[in-house]
Amino acid sequence: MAKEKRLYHVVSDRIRRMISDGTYPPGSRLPGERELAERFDVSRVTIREAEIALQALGHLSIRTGSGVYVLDPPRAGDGSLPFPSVSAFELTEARLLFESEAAALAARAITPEALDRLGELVETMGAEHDDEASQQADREFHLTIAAESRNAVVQFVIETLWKIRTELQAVREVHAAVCANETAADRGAEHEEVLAALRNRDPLAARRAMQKHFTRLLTSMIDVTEEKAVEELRRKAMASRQRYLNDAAQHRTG
Amino acid sequence: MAKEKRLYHVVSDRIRRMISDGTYPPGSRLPGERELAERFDVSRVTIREAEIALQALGHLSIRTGSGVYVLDPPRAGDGSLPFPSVSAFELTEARLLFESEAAALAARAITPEALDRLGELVETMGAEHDDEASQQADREFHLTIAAESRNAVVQFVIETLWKIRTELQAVREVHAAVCANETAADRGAEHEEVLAALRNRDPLAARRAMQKHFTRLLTSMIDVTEEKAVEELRRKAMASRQRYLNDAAQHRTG
DNA sequence: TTCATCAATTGGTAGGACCAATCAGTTTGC
DNA sequence: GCAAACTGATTGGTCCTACCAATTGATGAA
Repeated sequence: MAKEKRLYHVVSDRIRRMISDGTYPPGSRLPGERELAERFDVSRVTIREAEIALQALGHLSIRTGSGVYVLDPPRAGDGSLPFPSVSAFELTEARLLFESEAAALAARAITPEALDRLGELVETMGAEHDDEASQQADREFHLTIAAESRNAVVQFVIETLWKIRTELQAVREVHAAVCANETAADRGAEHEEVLAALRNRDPLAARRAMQKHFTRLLTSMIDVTEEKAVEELRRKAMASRQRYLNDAAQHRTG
Repeated sequence: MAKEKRLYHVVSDRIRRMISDGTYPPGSRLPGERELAERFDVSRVTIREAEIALQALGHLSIRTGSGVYVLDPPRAGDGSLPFPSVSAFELTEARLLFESEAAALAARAITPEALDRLGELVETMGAEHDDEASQQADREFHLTIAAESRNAVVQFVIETLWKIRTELQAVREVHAAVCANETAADRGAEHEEVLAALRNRDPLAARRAMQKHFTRLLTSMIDVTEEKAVEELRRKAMASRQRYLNDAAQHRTG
């Protein structure tokens, strides 16, 4: 026979078999770790190790305080994204930091063509109330600036952040809520401010304008989000906002 | 933040990151369960659970009596790195921007433990002339600060930049040349300046110190690089440097 | 009924103990 | 001198026991 398998592998196989033979069909809850341990005559640790392995493979769902549940057979091509699990807040905070710097970089050498294009995009965003077109324009606006930073790494990072934004369900939801809540005038004014700074080739102003844009986004999120973690979120957001207001003040008085 | 994750998930993520950022490359053996437990300040059980999950996913190979080994990244369709082809200069410029912001973030809530660790690392870098140990310490220094930003996206981005650094041959060469050229005193002083700012919980000073560190790196690159694209490189570097000197001046006078 | 409260259940983590496989260095036997 | 056998330190594997934390459902008050 095959080489000696570790005990937790054996247990893992037994559980898997009981799932596939219908003893524990998808959706059902299997016995508690303590009971399984006794039934298989192994320690609870071993049961846990087996279940955790099966969870990693997508066969089980372990819920603290509730129990362990059998999932539907995992779909073939899973394609796990390499992105970390993040909150909408973290993502926006990161964009605040990075895109502001990109704007400052872009101001140093942005081309007239890019400036024209940005102008068109701002108009589109102001005119269209169609979510689809407006969001598309918003995206191109930010990515154009990223490209004009003339730094492939900066551009790559910012594009990656946008990719994360579209791939993470939770993040999309929050953003949709925020967009519904904000006035087109606000967005428009902020984008125009960024554009104006770029036209003037003023890195500091460009950074400041972009920071302002994202800072408002962050604060909007506080109003929109109404989950359990609000306190924590609000605390972080306010701290972050305050930090940037202070920075901006120092810039201005400088 | 996302929902509370179980500890073994956190550990699992940390290990996965250390693998992907090059701390433990494929084929290498990672520290024993007992050592990892102590290092992460969790129990051995938790380490085991995390490693077993990663084994199930095909990232690790656990061999009884021998150790735990990192496997080649499981082929997930693409295989090729999504990294853009970049120059050492671009990469360092991006790090200047992003890591400075991360340092500012970290200053707001860095833990005493992290501060202690950073202190040790600075000492290691000062003492060791061994390239291996010193570089390792350098990386951990920067990645620790990234982690202390308490923003998973920021952390993810900076880790990605380090990954790019180790994976791109050309970048590595330039860095090696720069390292050979610089005095240990310079590096040490700069790192200590960053650390001091973090200890004082001073975001602005932290950002400034980190900018100073990377700005020197950028200028060093100019001296070292003597290739065809020097003119362009020099022009960009000088512009970038000037920009940050101006910024710093404005900060100070603010 | 509705909602706050509490206690039992269930998973999560810690720490200590001991077993079993492995491996490097040493000793032994030829 | 060299290979086989031994030895001990190291590392993963398993168990136990105790306690923490999230969940759930029963209980009782409004």
